[in-house]
Amino acid sequence: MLDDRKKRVLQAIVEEYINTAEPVSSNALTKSNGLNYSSATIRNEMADLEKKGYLDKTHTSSGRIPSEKGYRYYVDELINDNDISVEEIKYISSKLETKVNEIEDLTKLTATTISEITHYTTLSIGPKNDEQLIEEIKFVQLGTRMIMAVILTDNGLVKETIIKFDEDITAKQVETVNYMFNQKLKGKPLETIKGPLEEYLFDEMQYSINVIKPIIEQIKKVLAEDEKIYLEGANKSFDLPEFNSLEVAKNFVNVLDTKELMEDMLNSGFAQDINVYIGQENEKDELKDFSIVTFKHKVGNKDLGTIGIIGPKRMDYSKVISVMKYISKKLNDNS
Amino acid sequence: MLDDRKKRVLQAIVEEYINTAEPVSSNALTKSNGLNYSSATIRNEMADLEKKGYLDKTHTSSGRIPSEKGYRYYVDELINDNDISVEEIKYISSKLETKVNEIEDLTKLTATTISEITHYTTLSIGPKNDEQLIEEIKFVQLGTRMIMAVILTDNGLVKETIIKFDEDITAKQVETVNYMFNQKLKGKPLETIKGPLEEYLFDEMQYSINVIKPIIEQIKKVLAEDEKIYLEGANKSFDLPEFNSLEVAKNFVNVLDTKELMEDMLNSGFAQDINVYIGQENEKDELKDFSIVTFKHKVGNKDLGTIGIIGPKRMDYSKVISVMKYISKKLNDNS
DNA sequence: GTTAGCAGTCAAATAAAAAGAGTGCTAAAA
DNA sequence: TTTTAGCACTCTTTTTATTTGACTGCTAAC
Repeated sequence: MLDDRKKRVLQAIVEEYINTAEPVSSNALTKSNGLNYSSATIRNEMADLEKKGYLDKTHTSSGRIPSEKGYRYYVDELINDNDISVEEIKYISSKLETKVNEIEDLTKLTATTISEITHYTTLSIGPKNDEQLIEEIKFVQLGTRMIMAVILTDNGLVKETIIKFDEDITAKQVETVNYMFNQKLKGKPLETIKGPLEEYLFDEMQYSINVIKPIIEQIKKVLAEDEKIYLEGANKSFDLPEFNSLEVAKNFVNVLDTKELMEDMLNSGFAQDINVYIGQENEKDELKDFSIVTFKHKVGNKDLGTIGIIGPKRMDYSKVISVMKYISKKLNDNS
Repeated sequence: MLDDRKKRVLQAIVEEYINTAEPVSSNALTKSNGLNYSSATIRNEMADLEKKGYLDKTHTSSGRIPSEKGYRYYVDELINDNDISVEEIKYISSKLETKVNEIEDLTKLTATTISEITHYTTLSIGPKNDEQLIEEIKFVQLGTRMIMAVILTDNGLVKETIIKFDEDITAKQVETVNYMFNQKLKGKPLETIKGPLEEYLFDEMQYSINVIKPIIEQIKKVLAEDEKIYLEGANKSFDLPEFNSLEVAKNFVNVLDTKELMEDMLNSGFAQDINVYIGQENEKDELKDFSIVTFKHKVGNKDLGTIGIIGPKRMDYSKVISVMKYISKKLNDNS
C-alpha cells in the first residue's frame, strides 16, 4: 500500500514526534534516518501521507503529527518490538528474581517493573478467577464467635475471609460446615459460589441455618468484591507535555479515580496477549485522549492477571511492547 | 486580643473566601453577616486586621484573603463545629450502619463517608498495630508445601499470610510450630515479632530449622510491609479552582503517589484526636500548599486507624471538623 | 524524479491601550 | 469619637494591534 520511502518517512515522523512532542517539519527529517532527500521532496511525501490520512497538521503551516491511523499503521507494520537495551534486560531480570508468594504479587511486581522502565502509568489486576476450580475450602475457628474461611483453587489462588457470628460456634459445627462445603463444592468452578448456593446447602443443613447463612453471605461478598486494581506511577504521566493541558490532566485523574473505567480498560477484548488501543479506538469516551496497551500476563496457559499501560497517544509503543514481550518470554522460559 | 467586630469581620472574610475562592472586597461584606457598616468602615477594620497579620492582599488594590494566621485564628476561635445538616446526619447514620467484619473496613467506610460529605480527598490507614497484644497465632496447613499463618490480636486485628516451602511439611511439624509460636508469643505485643525472633525460637527448634525459618521470614515480611493507605475521591479536588494551577495539581498528584508523604501526613503528632495543619504548618515542603486535617479514629480507647483529609488552605474547616466530631460521637454512642 | 526558492499562512511573542474592581485617605456627618 | 461619602490612585485583566519566525505549497529549473 505505502511504498518503501513513504513508510520510512512515516516511521521517522512517528518516532521523531514520540521523542520531541513537537510537530515534525520537513527540514527536521532531512537530517535523520537516512532520508537523504531535500526538504522539498520530503514535503511532497508528507503531503501524500496526509492525503492518505496517516498524518495531521495542527494548522496550515505547521509540521506534521501522526494521525491515529498513522499510529495504528506504525504499531501494525513499522514497530521494532525488540527495542530494549542491555541495561533494561539486566534490570528486568533482577526484578523478576524477587520471590513472591501470591500470584497477585507477581503481577504487581511486573507492573511496577514495566512502569519503571517505560515511565508510564500502569494498572494491574489479578487473574480472573471465575473459571478456577475449587480445590478445597477450609474453615478455621478463630474464636468463639469468629471463623475464617480459606478457599484454595487449582490455580494456586488463595482467598480468605473472616466471618463473625452473633452467637457461639462449636468446633463440631465448624467441622460439619467444613465437610458440607467441601462435599458440595470441591472441584466446582469458583463462580458456583456466586450462584444460588443456598438452595442445595440449606436443604441438608437446616439444623444450623444460622451458622451457614452468614458464612455464605460473607463468602459471596468477598468473591463479589471488585478485584483490587493496583496503580503504579500516576505522577510519572504528569511530566509529559500532554498533561500540561489542564483538561487532559483532569481527565486522567478522573480515569484513575474511577474503578469502572479502569476495569474496563483491563478487560477489553483479548484478541492477542498484547493489545493496543489508540485514542478513539477506546470504547469509553473518557479514554479517547489516551492510548492503552494491555498485557495478558500468563505462564503457559495459566492466567496471572492483566497489566495495562495508559499514556498519551504519543506513546513509545516500541518500548512498551518490547518490554512486555521480553517479560512474557522471560517468565515462560523460567518456568 | 481582637475586639468583637474585628472577629466578625475576620470570620466573614474567611467564610466568604471559603465559599467563593475570590478575594473579598469591603463592599461584599457590607451586605452579609449582619455587618451593618459602610464599606469604608469595613475597609478600616480590614486594614487593621491586615496590619495584625490575619489578612493578606494579592496586590495593592485587591480584596483580602485570609493569611495562614487568619485561618489558624478562625479554626481555633471562630469555627462552628456543629455545621452539619439533617440530611448529612441521616446520610452518615445510614452509612455507619453497614456491617463490617474488619477494623480496616470500618475506617475505610468512615473515610469514604467523610469524602462524600465534604467533597475533599481523604486518606485512611488501619490502626497502628505495634502495641497490640498477640492473642493467638494459628497455623493451618493448606497443602503439602503450603501453610497459612493467622495472627489474632486482642484488638480484633487479624493478619494472615501464606508460607510456601521447598519440601513437604507434615501435620506433626505444623502442630509443633503452632505450639512453639504460641508458647513464646502469646500475650506479647505484636512488635515482638519484628525483633530478633530467631534467637529464642531457633534454639528450641533446631530440628526443624528449615521449616521455621521461612515462617519467620514471611511473617516478618508481612508485618513489616507498609500499612496500606486507602485513597478516596482524588478527582474531587480537581474541581476546586486552586487546582487549576498546573503546579498545584502536579504537586497534589505527586503527594498522593508518594507513600512516605501520605504516611507522614497520617502519622504527624497527635495532640488531639482531630488535628489541623494549615499550609506552612505542615512539616513537609510538598504539603505547604495544602491544609490537612487528621482524625484519630477510635472507640473508647481502642484505636481504629487514622483518617486524613487533604485540600486547599481554603478548606471548609467547619464542615470537615463538624463531620468528624459527629462521626466520632456517633461511633462511641453506638458501642 | 528531485530540488531551489519564494510567496503565503498561522501561531506565538511582544507591546500598547482600555476597562474595571478595589483600596486608602481626606474631609464632612453623626 | 466613630462612621461614612467620595475621589484619586493602583494594579489586574481584557482587548487590540504589531512583529517575528517557522513551515508549507507551489512553480520552475535542474
